[in-house]
Parts: sequence; C-alpha cells; structure tokens
Amino acid sequence: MFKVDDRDPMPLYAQLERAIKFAVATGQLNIGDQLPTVRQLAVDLRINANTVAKVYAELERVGILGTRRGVGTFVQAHPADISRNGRQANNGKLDKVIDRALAEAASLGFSANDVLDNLINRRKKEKMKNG
Amino acid sequence: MFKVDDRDPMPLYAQLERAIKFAVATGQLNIGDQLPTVRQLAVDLRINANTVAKVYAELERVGILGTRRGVGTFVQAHPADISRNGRQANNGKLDKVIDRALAEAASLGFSANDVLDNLINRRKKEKMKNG
Amino acid sequence: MFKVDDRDPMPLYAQLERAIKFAVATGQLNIGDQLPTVRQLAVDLRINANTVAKVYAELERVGILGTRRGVGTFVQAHPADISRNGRQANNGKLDKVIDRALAEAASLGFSANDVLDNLINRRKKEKMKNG
Amino acid sequence: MFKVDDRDPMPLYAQLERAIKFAVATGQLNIGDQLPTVRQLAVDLRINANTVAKVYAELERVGILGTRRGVGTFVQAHPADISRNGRQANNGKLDKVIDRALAEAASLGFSANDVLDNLINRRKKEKMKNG
DNA sequence: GTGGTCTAGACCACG
DNA sequence: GTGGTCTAGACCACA
Repeated sequence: MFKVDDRDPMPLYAQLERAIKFAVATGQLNIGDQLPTVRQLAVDLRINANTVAKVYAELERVGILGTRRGVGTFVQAHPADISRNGRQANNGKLDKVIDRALAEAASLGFSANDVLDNLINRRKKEKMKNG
Repeated sequence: MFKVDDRDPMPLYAQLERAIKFAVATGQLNIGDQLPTVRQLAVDLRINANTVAKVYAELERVGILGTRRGVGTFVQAHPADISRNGRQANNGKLDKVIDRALAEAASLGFSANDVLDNLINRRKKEKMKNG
Repeated sequence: MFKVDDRDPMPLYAQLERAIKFAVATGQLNIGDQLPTVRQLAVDLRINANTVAKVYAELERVGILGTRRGVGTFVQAHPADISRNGRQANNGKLDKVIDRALAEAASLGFSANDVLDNLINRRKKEKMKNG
Repeated sequence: MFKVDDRDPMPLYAQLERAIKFAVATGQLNIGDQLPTVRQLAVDLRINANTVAKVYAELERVGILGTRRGVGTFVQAHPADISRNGRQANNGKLDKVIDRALAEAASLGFSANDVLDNLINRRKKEKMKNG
C-alpha cells in the first residue's frame, strides 16, 4: 500500500507520513476508510511498529486520522482541508515543491519539458484506463 | 546562494547536496566555477563547516566537484553526465521524483492538473522573458 | 580485530577502511556477519566514534556493508564483486598496488626477488598447513 | 620522473618521499645523481614548491639526500643502508608491506597467486628487455 | 587562507 | 543500545 525506502536520507517516519497524506489527498484513501493496524503496517513495510505508531499519532494530532478505541484507525479529513491556509496561501508552497522536483529532474538529465511530457503522458494513460 | 532549512526533516547535508546539484544542473554554476569556501558557506548558511565539508567531499567522490588542496573547490562535471546510466535508465527515477512531487502537491490541495498548469505557466513566462 | 596506527601518514579512516575491506576479501568476515558497533570499535581502536562511523558509512555507500537502523552493521558483499569493472579493468590497479609495495620493499633493502621469495614461502607454508 | 596522485588519501609529501626512496633503492637514481630542483619538480608534479622542499629537507635529515649550496640536491646514500636495522631486522616490516599489498589486491578481486604471477611476468619482461 | 582529519559530545531516529 | 546528524573546535597538509 505505502512505500518507504531505507536508503533515502529522509527519516522513515517522514516518508510514511507523506505517503499517507498522499493516499488521502489523491483519493486512494477516502474519509472513513480504515487504515492497516500499526503492527500490520509495520510488518508490511518492514519497519518498527513504534515508527508507524508515531506517524499515526502525529496525523491524528493534526486531524487527518482518527482512532476509535478498540476498533482501529480511520481517515477523518483531507490534508488539503487541514492545511489551514487553503489553496491561495499555499500557492507559494506549490512553487517550492515544483522547484525541488525540477532540480532533481535536472540532476538526472531531464529538463522542465521532460517533466511536462511525463505529466501529460500520465494524463493520457489515466484517460485510457477510465475509458 | 544556496538554502537549507533547519526544520525540514531532510538532513541539512542532503538539502545542501541537492541544492548544489541543482545549481550545476541548471547552469547557475558552470564547469570550472569555484564554489564558496567551506567556511564561508558554513557562515552563510549558519551551519557547521563540517557539514559543508561533508557535502563537498561527497560531491567530489561522485565527480561533480573537484578540490585542489589549499586552493578551493570547483565544479568538475554536470550531474546529468555523472548519472552513469543515462536518460534511459533514469526514466524510472524521473517517475519517482514526479510521484513524490505530486504527493506533496496533493497534500497541499493541488491536483496533477494544477501542477501541469504551473509548469505551463512557467514556460510561458520563460518565453516572454526571452522574446 | 582491526588495527590502525596513529603515526602512519595515511589517515586513520583510510587505514580502517582498508582493514575492513581486507577482512571481507579474505574471508575473515563473511557476508551476513555483524561488525563491531561503531562505539565499541572506536573504544577498541582508541579512536573517535565519528571516525568509525565515517568508515562504515563509506563502505555502506559502495555496498560492502549494510546497516539496519537501530540494529547494527553487517557485511553485505565482497569488495571484489563491488569493484564493478571486474578483473580486466582492475589489472592496471593491481600494477599500481604492486608498484607501491615494491617501492616500500626497496626502501627497506629488499628487491623484487625478495618479495617474490616471500610470496613463494607463504604459499609453501599454506600448503603444509593444509596438506 | 616521479608520480603523485591528488586523489590518494596519502598526503602528497608522503607519496613523493616514497617515490624518491623507491627510485634510489631500485637504482633509477644512483649515489651522486642530481635531483631536479625544488621548483622544477614542483612544476612537473603540479604541486606546491613548499611540499617538495619539505620532502627534500626530510630526506636530507635522514641522510638519503645531500645539498651542496648553490649547486643542487644529490643522492647521498641508499635508503636500505640508512634503515638502521638492516635486512634481518626489517624482515618483519617486509611481511607487513606484503600483507598490505595482498589485502589491496584481494579487494580488487586478485589472489596471492595473481600477485605472484604479476611479479613473475615483470621479471620475464625485464629479462627480455635486457637481452 | 584553503580543504582534510580528528576529537568530544549533544541530540535524534529507530528497534 | 544501535547508527545518523550536527556542532564546536583543534590541528595538519598545502598554496
């Protein structure tokens, strides 16, 4: 379901947090959906349960996840809704995110146009899949 | 010149490494250019000189930078040339980079289309600037 | 287990790196074996833990060692397998290594023939031990 | 004439010192021969003149080189003669030197036999060249 | 004054 | 308790 990479210098907890936010933001997980248990996800990702628990706790703190005692952990809100500034105020952050991606692409030998092409191809594939 | 952020969970050295690769990849730094001295950059970024030295050493190890003992540190090659597999083999990596960017954008409330629009706007601005 | 010498002009970390490569290359350490902890080895060798950590990190970077966060450091591959060019491309390096050894031997008053004799004697002893 | 390598972690001065000892020990330089001037050698090796001067001074200190004011620097004695213990006492050191070489060879994927073969080949070539 | 090496010691991520 | 990151600061090699 989610992916983390041992060799990435970004801490595992940060990777997992981003992955869950992504899944919720893109609709792979919807409000009300149940997440894997801490222990199950730890086993799946081959990381320590404490690391998973820490991420769940943090996401609960910010309101994205919610826990029902004895039942499990569920999606409670969209990260975008949480992000208290809304789209307008986040425009600058989007630029930063894209800057960073273009930087990494460049260091792999790809231009902004290559990135654009990649995105357009993704959209085409998406359309074909959906009919 | 470069930027690093204390609060980012990504280690400072990884941030700086990416920033330098970016600068070289995008032509802000060209082959033969001298980089700031280890100590100067440490002062500018308000981080420890050892952290900067570690980054320079790592980038030298992979061939992007070169140092002349007692003289300074210089750009030696483009990251894209170093990336020894070439574009073909790096296509998978591009996908990963873009996946990650879309994930972050999504958690800010932006869709893949928003990212696409952003990139297209950048291209328009670039064209207007150049002619 | 390993040895480093303060008075050798070769940096401690380079000495240790060579010693570990040697141990792995010669089977004193096998794939999967755990290495001493960073702190323990630092104590044993009477050097700083950071110096040991630097060596482990470097050997991990090239794939000889692998670390499991919070668990320890393990042998992951043989240096000879890593040396990605294979024997053919490493022949020139072998010449350099032998040049250097002959140089040192010569400065101690030994000729290439003395070195040859020494090697032949080693082989004889080895055979007697095994046969 | 001599060679030094910027990327070798061994300090330049140590590399040069070894190279000169080697040349004298192997007869490429004989007693009475003049060495290049400090400045000339610095230019040839693309290193700083101070580094060369330091090496000459050290070798003069131990008696291998001698300086005649206003004339130049000359070979004065064989390193092997200087090495005050003589061959017998240096046998242990030879073993160490060879151990180290075998270690490096092993990490390149070569066995002790490969090293032996290499040495034997060198002897053959030497014989052919000399008749 | 430049980069390189090393130390001592703090704090974090992870198990 | 393990490795990872970072800091402060010393001293060395080199130009």
